[in-house]
Amino acid sequence: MAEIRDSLRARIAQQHIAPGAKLRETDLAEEFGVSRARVRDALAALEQRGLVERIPNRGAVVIRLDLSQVFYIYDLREVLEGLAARLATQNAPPQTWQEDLARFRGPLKDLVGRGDLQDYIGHYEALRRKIIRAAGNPVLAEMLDIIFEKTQVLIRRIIILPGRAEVGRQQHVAMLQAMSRGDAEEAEKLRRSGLRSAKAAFDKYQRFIL
Amino acid sequence: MAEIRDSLRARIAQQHIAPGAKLRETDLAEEFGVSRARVRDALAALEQRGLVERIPNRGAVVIRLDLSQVFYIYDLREVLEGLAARLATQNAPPQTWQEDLARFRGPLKDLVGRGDLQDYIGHYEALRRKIIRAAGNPVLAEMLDIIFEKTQVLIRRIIILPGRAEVGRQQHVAMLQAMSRGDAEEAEKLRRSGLRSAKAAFDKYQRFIL
DNA sequence: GTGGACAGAAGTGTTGACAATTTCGCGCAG
DNA sequence: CTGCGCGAAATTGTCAACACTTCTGTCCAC
Repeated sequence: MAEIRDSLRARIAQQHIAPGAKLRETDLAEEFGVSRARVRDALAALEQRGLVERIPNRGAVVIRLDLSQVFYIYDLREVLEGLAARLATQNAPPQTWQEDLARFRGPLKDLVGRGDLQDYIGHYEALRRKIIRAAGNPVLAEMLDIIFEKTQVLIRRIIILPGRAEVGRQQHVAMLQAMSRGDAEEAEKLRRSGLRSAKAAFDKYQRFIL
Repeated sequence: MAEIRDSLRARIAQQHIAPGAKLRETDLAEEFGVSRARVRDALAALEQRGLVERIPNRGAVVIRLDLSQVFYIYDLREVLEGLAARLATQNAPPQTWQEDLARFRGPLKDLVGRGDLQDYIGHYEALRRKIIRAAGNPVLAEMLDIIFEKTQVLIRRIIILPGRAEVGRQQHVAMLQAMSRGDAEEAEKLRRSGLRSAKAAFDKYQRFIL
């Protein structure tokens, strides 16, 4: 069952299945070569995770993010990733962040300068995952997973907004500096203000993103 | 299906079913008068919510909170309920909190003084729900629900710790004052420090609680 | 008396068939 | 030409039976 669920989850998160699309149990059962019951289990799991909505007797449709939901989620990301930054700073030795700081200061600055945002997004997401792992709080990690699945596509669209990548890079440099000197409170504050400015960028350009 | 799931959820949250207890599908199916398939659906939902653990071919057992999980959850409550306090202050008119402030300053002070903690817990949980509702962020509400289900019993045990109720009451008065004057940032800070001290109280008395 | 193999019991995992509900096309009255 | 009702098709909801895994108790060899 986990296989089907994860496969569908990945497809939805990467929008290989469009928001609003209907998921027919029979079709999926045939595609995966299993019985309908197992597909139903997978859909129930995705419903709990908030990736699909199931209407009784009418089937499952992929959740469509509306504007308000995006703001709800950004308010949550602000405090949750702020917490992750604080815990990561407290738990990991300061030199852990040296290499990341160097990368965001040097090579990635060039990358962003050249407009090679695809690669930059890769490094951004890798650092995000590293911080969450270092925070060492599985419940927090689980919650960030859930909201990241819903907005993965959005985050990428915000990063490629004009000027946004460079601003974000500078904010990450500042945060990594705080983390490198073990200042957990400051790291939390900086991560929070970084996400607030990402939210503001979304607000400004929302009509180009949604 | 929702009926079975919610019934089981309530029982687990209130520990009418003990942590570590095995849930036999056949028994539950008979008790609710439905087929095993629907019980299985309900158990799958509870597993996703983190209330039960399912081991392949060996059935479902109610999750047993260990020490580290409690700390994980308190770190999360700190930032999530802090966010709720901030949003509630921003969204609701300041006079919304007047009556709560009066109640926590007057009648509840007497209640706590007399040691009538059962009633106090009721008011405490009512205010908590009111703040979450006023925050108006359903994703946040959902996440707080999930972690509250797991620790409901614990929270009640912390409140009845010696001296804890009065400290908590005073912290709530301070927070409600900030909310009454519309100071959202301060309300968030105060809620966070309140939860930090609750976590410290748990830390100190953990052997009496778990 | 102790340890291991084996068989039966108990419980979970999976499936296919059947029931209930919704959707959609078609005919018909206005 | 449009709106309404009806019935067939499609789709989801439910169930009971079967398959597989794990647990348990008994028997026998040593």
